[in-house]
Amino acid sequence: MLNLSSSKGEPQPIRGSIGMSESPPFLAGSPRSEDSREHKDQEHIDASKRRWTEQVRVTTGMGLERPLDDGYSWRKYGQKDILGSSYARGYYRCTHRYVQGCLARKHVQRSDEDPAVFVVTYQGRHTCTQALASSTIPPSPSLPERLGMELAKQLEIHPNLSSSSHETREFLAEMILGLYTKAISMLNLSSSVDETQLIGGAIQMFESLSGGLRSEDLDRELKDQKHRDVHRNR
DNA sequence: GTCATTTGACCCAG
DNA sequence: CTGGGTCAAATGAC
Repeated sequence: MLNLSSSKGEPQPIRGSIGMSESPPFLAGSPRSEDSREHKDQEHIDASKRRWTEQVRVTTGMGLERPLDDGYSWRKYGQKDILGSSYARGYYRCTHRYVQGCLARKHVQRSDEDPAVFVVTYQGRHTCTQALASSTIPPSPSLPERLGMELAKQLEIHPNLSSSSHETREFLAEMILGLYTKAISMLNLSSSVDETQLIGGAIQMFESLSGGLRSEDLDRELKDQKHRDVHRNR
């Protein structure tokens, strides 16, 4: 999931470490609807000029991609061929510019080396009511997040089960969550799978592992494993 | 009708 | 001059 395109080529700007108090991406509304795209982390932030760029990868596979819906409504006002780039750059401004004086703008440039990646450069931040609305509505939790919530709930309800200690169950929960999270991200399951069923399956696995079998043995095994890990880390 | 996109013309910094 | 950014008329979608 991590930087695919940034590992090759261009020098990596230092991740914003200072002077980001005004950086819009964190405060601006986050996208809600989950479709076939995947956010990459910020690439570059120029706090003084209030410009920042973001890379968005479209993971549809074969399907033709429309450039990203980031939760705001934009209106295209221009397009330019850019020197040395095989894709044109599109220019957008906030739809509510003249109604509400919202000065947000962005341009979108499809990456040359990886056509599935769009480099979006934002300029100015939204002041329109849509921005306020979307920033107060928290984004719906992602699939891994919801799975984590469900597992935590199970832990709360039954701190221990069938002589399986709380510690063991906690460990199992973390492990299952980790596995599922990885699987979800690697296989891009979030859009194609029945999420309720997936979460249900994970809970069931969790319960049967922590409640079912020879939990005393499991407890002992985990304890031993922990000891070994501690020793390895020295 | 309204509102969005397309696209060549135009502006201007370097 | 060139290239990037914007404007605005024409066109399209609803």
